[in-house]
Amino acid sequence: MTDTALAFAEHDHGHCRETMLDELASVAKTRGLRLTPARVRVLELLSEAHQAMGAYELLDRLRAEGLGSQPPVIYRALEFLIDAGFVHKIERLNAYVACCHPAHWHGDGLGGEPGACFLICSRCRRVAEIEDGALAMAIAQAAAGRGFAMRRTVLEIDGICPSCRVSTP
Amino acid sequence: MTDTALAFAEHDHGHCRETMLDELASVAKTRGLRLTPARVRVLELLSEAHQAMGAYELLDRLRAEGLGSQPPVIYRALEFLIDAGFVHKIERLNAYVACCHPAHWHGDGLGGEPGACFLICSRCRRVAEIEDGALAMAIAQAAAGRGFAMRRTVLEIDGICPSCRVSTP
DNA sequence: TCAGAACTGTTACGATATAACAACTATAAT
DNA sequence: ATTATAGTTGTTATATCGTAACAGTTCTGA
Repeated sequence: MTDTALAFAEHDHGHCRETMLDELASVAKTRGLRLTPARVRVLELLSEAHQAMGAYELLDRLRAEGLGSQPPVIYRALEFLIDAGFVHKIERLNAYVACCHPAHWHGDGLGGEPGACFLICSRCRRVAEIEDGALAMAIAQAAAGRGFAMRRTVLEIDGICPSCRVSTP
Repeated sequence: MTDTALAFAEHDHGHCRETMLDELASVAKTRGLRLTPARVRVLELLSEAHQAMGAYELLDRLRAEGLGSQPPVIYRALEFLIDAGFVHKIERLNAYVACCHPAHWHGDGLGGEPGACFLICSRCRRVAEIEDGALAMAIAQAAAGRGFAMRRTVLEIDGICPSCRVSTP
């Protein structure tokens, strides 16, 4: 099953969550980062959702569980998870998603994940992160060919996902 | 001079503005849209800037000229100009830029400009809009190959522009 | 055991954006 | 000319998203 099909189809979110949390623990350990209840819980919520969630939506969940109640709580957790490569921000939506493959981490210590690309379904609101070598290459060349030193790219494609295309007019 | 070089180099902004306003007038005429002082002035400000400007920054200018003082004024003007194809929103910056070539308008009446791509210089804050067939193709194929019906794309590349690369360490 | 770094809790605020509604104005059809 | 309509304006109020700053706590390693 491809990355996209996986993201847009129903599947075992529990499994996603487990894998993700295992990886977070391992990355945190090797990189000397601290896991805290709020951080873990936010990643858990995002891993289960497979949708972009707003910061305040996440904060409401934390609040209900007694893990924090003020905005800085959620923004700090998100910043941590983004820096660690486990969460991406979807700029179009001012919302956040769990990264599908934090293991292939491409970080450079400078805050950039060069090639993340997202397909955003405007019907079901699910978000798929895809990896596409040809696309990454085309982007890199478009920048380099113009003498532009690329640092970070945002590629977000709005549209209708395969599941929604077959299930509705 | 290429699109990029033009956008990142110093040049005659007055000319940009004139051309832009002429095109706006002509498009408005053929499409039955109304030009109002605020709409024209916002496009003028953006055409002269060649930088992304925030909505409230633009609103401050309008206010100083007696063209409006409340947020809806600027958001309505921006919506009009975006729909007409003369302005783009840069999602990463929550800011707005004049479109470099509204003439090649690719509109479909459905609110989408399929292929806009922006190079954003984090040093000088200038924004260049580029057109790149290979890139547009790569994006279209990445989506289509996954059964995803693309509607609108956001491609924003952060980095350092050619001018800034030569002028600073 | 204690110095420094990382983290938490909180208040306050700033920045970005929209809903809703009454009043006005241009347009085009009668 | 007169009116119906769609488009536009002005305004108030509020929603949504995000950060600065600082005092206090906890963790970690020398």
